[in-house]
Amino acid sequence: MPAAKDPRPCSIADTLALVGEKYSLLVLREVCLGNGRFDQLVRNIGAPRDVLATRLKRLVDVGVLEKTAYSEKPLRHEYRPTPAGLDLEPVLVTLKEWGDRHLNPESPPMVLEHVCGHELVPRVVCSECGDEIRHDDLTAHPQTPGWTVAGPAVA
Amino acid sequence: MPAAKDPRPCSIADTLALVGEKYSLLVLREVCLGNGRFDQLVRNIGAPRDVLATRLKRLVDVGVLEKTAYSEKPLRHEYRPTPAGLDLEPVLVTLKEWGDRHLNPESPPMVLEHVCGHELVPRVVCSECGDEIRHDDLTAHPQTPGWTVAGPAVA
DNA sequence: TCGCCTAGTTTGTTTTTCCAACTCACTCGG
DNA sequence: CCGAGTGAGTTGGAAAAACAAACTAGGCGA
Repeated sequence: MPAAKDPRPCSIADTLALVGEKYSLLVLREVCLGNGRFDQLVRNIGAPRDVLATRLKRLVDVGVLEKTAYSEKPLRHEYRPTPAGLDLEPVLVTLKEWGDRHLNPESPPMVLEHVCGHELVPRVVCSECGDEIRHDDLTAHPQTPGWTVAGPAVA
Repeated sequence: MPAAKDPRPCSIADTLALVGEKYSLLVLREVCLGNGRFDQLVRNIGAPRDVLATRLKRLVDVGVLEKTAYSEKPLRHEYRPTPAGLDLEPVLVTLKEWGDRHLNPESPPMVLEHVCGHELVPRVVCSECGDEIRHDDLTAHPQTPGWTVAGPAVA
């Protein structure tokens, strides 16, 4: 039997196990902005250099970043997002949106311009009906025997 | 003058400062699922009890959770999401989507059913044009003097 | 009264973080 | 050729968190 103390199987937990450590998502932010060099990351994120080195190794290992040479001759590297890393941009964008709304309501520290010409205000919608998702519109169905949920809800 | 070592001002960083610590988003997941009692949280998340107690205090302080009595007479409490907490569901949903795609591609550990009758597959779109956001469709404009970005990008 | 439940708190140990300083390979100016 | 500078990290030691297990405290129910 599965030891009674295992946590709930969950893709959110699985994802956070890869990119949920302190600074990891900020690394991804900078790398998506095009600032993939070690010293840029140190400055722009404000993380200790050793921690950053550890995070970068991990992010490369799990496949969201890759390390590429931008110069031979002094051999120098930079980090870039892989396709899987770019797939995390929606997470960054939704985190940004929440912070813009709840923490910096007067003026966002960064504006994203969408190719359509407008300032990006992201919405998370159901791909089937296109409606914006709302808590009460969701019902959760755990797929693992032994696990239930209490109310209607997300996650 | 602002000490030259401050990190980039950023709503993503601000948001993660509130809910980015280990277990915080998992607490929110459980609470959104309706499992707001302390011992449920311990079991479903697998966090040490003292850490969980610390996180819960913090999440209440920053206003994403509230502690309410579900019974007088044995006085007992449970945690519930505030409106600001529910606003974080898009973050949970996008994290889940990434994990379902990249880590559990054969079968998600949890299925969310949308009120429209379909299994929820969330998309992050531009509220203006409705197009799904793609990295190359974004241009970042920092609003703080002294900060730039390198390439076109997100965050 | 004994034992059990919920909701934590305490204690002592193991990991991480953090910071500053240091390394190493290479280039450039004089 | 020498010394300074840059990029990309390592290293060492102190401080802070995380961890696991045991313990507390109020109320119940039998």
